[in-house]
Amino acid sequence: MQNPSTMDYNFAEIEKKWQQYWKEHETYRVEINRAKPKYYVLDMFPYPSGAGLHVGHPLGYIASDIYSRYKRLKGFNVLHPMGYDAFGLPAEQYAIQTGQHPAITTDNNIKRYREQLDKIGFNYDWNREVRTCDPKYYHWTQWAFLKMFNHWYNNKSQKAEPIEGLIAEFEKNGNMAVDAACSEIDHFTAQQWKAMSEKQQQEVLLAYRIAYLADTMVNWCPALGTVLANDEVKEGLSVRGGHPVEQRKMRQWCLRISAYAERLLNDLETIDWSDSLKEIQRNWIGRSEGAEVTFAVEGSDEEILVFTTRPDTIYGATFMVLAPESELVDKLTTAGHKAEVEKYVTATKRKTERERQAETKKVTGVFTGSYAINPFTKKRIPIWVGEYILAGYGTGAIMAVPAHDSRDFAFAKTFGLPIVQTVIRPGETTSDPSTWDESYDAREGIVINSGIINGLEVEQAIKTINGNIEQQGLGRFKVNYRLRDAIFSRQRYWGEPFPIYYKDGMPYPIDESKLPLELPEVDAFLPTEKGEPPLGRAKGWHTPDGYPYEMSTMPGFAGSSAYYLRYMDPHNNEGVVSKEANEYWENVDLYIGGTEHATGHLVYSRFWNKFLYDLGIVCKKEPFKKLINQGMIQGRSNFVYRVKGTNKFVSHGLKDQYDVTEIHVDVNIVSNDILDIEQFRAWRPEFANAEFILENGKYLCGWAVEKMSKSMYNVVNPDQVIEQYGADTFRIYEMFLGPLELSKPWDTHGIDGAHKFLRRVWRLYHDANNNMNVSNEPASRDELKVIHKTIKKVGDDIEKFNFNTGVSAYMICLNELSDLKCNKREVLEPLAIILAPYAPHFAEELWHLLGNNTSVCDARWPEYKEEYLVESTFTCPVSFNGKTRFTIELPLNLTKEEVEQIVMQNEQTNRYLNGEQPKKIVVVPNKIVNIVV
RNA sequence: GCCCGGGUGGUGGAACUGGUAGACACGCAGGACUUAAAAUCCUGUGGCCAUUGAGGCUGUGCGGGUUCAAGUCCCGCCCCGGGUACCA
Repeated sequence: MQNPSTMDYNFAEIEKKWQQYWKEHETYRVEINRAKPKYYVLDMFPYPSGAGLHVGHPLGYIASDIYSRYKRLKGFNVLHPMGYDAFGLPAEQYAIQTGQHPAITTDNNIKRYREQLDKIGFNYDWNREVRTCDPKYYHWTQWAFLKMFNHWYNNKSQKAEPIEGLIAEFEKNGNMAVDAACSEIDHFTAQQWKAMSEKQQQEVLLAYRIAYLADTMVNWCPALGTVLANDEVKEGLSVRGGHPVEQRKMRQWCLRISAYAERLLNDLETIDWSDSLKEIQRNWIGRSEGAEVTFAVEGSDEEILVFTTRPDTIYGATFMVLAPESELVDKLTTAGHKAEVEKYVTATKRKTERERQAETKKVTGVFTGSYAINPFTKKRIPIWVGEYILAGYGTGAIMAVPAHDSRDFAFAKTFGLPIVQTVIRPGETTSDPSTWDESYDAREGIVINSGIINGLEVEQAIKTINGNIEQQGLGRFKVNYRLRDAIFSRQRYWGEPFPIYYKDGMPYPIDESKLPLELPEVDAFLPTEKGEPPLGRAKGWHTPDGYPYEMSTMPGFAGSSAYYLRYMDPHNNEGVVSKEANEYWENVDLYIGGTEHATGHLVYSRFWNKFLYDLGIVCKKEPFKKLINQGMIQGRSNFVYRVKGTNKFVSHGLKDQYDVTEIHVDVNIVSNDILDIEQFRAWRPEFANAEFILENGKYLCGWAVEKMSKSMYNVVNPDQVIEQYGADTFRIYEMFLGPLELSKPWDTHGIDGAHKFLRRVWRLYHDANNNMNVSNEPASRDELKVIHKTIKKVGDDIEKFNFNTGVSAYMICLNELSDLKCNKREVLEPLAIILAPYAPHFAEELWHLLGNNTSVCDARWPEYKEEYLVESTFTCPVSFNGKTRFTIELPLNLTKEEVEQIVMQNEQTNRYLNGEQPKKIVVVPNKIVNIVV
């Protein structure tokens, strides 16, 4: 469609003009200004993907832009910055495929993003831009890591403290009196500490550091010689190439985020986030109270330590289950069961943790041949291995109580293991558990078959048995968290290098003054032949005196964990943020971003902030005071189906005849669900020789509505939309689509309405020849009522983040002013101001046409006057048995009796009563009348 | 599987703490203007039945319940989306 409106509202010219003006006048530059209250509005910064900005990104950005502009009009000094989360896997993948350096790709992508962002007319202070891949920025990411390396978490003071203090304590008293969040470590005395070699001492300290090394499980792909993200693995095969993937142990950097579990949990109470998001975080942190209990193994010195939240059911523990990764599996498997157990363990290695948990319907497991002794019943109970037990949670082993745990119940049923009831539902009697269809998991009832705790209520029984467990020395009360330490190493190139070198196999920090440690050049972005990460290829990757640097790099969340601090003081080379800047801007007042970050970024950032708080670097305990989750603009994805183990792809209608893997395909090479085969072959090198099984000569793709994301290959860009309709229309349309928090699939239909709206507003200010035509006559009462009603509604809606109904309010305002043929300055001037947050270019143009010569951004939000809004009557619905039949106009503020009298005298009432007496009349003043017949 | 959201006309959605379901738009249909088209403006538009005296029934994913009154609250399901610890 050729733009039809160039004759009147010429958005292309207007938007270009004002974007230029804002740039020249540095309209959006912001500095510390103690004369005004501060307000910090932050967007989750984007990863600059090769696909460019898609229509989903700006949804939140537009909302925050509107909010920032509104706050500024209300007199706040608003910090509203933007930057780029620029390290990441896609740029590296692209580098592997093309040899193009990720820094170049990333830089190009950023340029593209910036152009796209600029076209939308955001009010960012670009002087404060940050990029996580910029050495000047990652200097402070590395710096924070060094601080974590050089601190330990003191459980007594509940904060991070310098490692020097810990060393001093070791020298004085050993570690006996230290209560730290730390890895497993034996007790030692001061003498023993002093007798240790440096290496041994470093090994001990490592167990205490907040950034520490530990063995963790990774997805290892032998064929690619690299570790894969869960995202890159599907059904045990690599998405790239379809090679087998197995679980393997690897020494990795970890952050002791679990030390902060309690604080992360408790401080949720202090922040203004949605209940659902807080709930997600609570579940993620997963605090549970229970007992750690040791079970002896028959004929062995080994013991099995389990964590249970239901120690009251211990008499019903009829078997034990070990995680397949547990070190005890090898030790406890008897010769006769070795082959079977090994086979089982190998098979589970092929599955990701998620797959293991998802497949709870298929119960699998294997007997080790060994028996443990239930410390209370003294019975020998078999020890099994089962993939539903995860090594990373609790102790990696459980006591199974099939009568009162549904997963244990399914396991027992499958393998014919005994089930003993130890709790009866309130008011019921015992029954034979072998006849049950499901276990009784609730923590409610009376304990039976349980020796010393018989007859007690569950909660009482837990207290009693815990006491007994501690008395007998079998274990102790324990608070357990599901939250695991963050694995912080990636065997990748495109990330922050660790400021660490190795001496005698032990990690040492490089000096803070040597930061940043810049990412070196490599000849290829692949692992080395030996299977080392890409940095293994870098020449001279060692300290000046020859000690090798760490070869892993940091993960994506490293750079995004504290970027909100850096915006406060982005050019500071002395520290991450100055005291002055931090004390003025404090923390983020409003943070807008997607829920998909609920358990990743939003947990890491809170942790990072708390750590810096402990060090006295930041003044607030929480980084983000208020958080709004924008819903996703969803995309419509397409799929192709690869026959497993081949490079052959089968059309959607025929896929059920084959064993296939579903793979996302770029929607831009699919039209009407038909795949462009040539473009597909060119899309990625591994598809160059792809073969196809077609139906009716075509390859039909499957489809689904999913989030719009680079990994789903379903991205739609805003550029064409802006080209055709302008940024202001785009902004209004995105807001008009629906509530900010909800997801909705992208559909360009309907944007005409938003565009037409702006054109019609334009015509309020202009005559038929497109000349400005605004009257200085005083406005009528009706006109004033319309504008004041709108000022109030739009303002309220912005404050409540109801941007969609805000747009409706403008449209209603327009319809009413059009009906009144209003062109009064008294109405149109405030209208221009209140439109400015949503349609800044449009409003700026009108504002200047009205004769103002400063930016509309510096205007004041108009005050609405209640006096114009007062209504004297109310249209009262009259309903019979809850069904509305008619309405009557009533004066406001009548008493119930008066209303009832008027309604009962109304002739329509008689018609519906049909001569009968009403049973009851409900009058809710100024709301409704309901007559029951 | 588990955790968190969501489900209202042909479509996006509105409905404040239970009180007129479908605001505002898109689309569609009819009309005005025009040589014609675009643009613009006007009228209608949940479904079914009835009809020019009008109206009636039904309707917010499904099945129950509470209430004078339920899209909204409670119980039990179904479907869709997000997260599930190396996508960001």
